[in-house]
Amino acid sequence: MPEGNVIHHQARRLTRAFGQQVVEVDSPQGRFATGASVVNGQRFVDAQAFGKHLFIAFAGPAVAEQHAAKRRSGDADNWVHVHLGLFGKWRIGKGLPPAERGLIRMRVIGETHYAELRGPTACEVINFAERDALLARIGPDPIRRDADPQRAWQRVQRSKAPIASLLMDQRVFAGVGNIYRAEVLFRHNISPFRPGCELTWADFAAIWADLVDLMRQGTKRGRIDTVRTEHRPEAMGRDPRQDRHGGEVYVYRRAQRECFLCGEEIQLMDLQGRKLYWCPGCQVA
DNA sequence: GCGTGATGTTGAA
DNA sequence: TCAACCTCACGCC
Repeated sequence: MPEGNVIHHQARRLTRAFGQQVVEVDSPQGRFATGASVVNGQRFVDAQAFGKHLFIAFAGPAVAEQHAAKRRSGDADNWVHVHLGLFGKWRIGKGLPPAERGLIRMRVIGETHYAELRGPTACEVINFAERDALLARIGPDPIRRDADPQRAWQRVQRSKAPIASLLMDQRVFAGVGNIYRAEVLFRHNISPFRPGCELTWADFAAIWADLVDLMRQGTKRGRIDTVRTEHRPEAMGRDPRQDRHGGEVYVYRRAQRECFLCGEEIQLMDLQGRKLYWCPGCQVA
């Protein structure tokens, strides 16, 4: 159930575990058997995340011989594209994989580690053109150094859709999910219902910069914390065990509880099939 | 043990 | 707008 920070975190772990190794790939569950047979025995170059999409670059013998000196993602022959959807999970461990538990779509075995993938929405072998087409479909990802926020700003500025919808739209902001959208709007006192075209450049720039900070921090920690130091439980005298969902948050999954800052009741509604949380006291317009 | 819901996306109606 | 997909943890018997 990951937002972009988790995918980037996993990409780093996978690269650390398998980078540049010849690996064994199979599909115990069988649904990725054909794809697995394509990359089995190839070199796992690296894993990279773009928003919530993960691409594992594989290089076959031809590339290995021609470009022995070059060891970058661009040298790959093919990629395994993985999207976890709502339920997908990676398990990465040392040594040999345990006796199979549950349905494993894809399994990677390297020199020192193994990885098991369960329940992804997408797990497929794609070529350069298909990867390009996929990347063209998604917006800039605040976690990536090569992201161009102007692309997101152009869309926000021209849209009458509420900013809460735009933040979840992967064509606008890649990698943002339900927690970051709720929390970043709270942190900037912006109503989730304000149309994109009514955001100023300053509003947008502040949101973007904050997403960069929060999501990069979330990548390092592998979890989401959005509460500022001065509002943390220790600083405000709250019970630190209350209202936690992995990390510390202001509004996500806090419906009907009191806002830490203004005391109003956190609201919840369904917006396009996803739960939207906000504080009516702090996020007025 | 059972039912529910979850940090998501797609494609048909 | 809605159902379908896929898995697992958690709350409530």
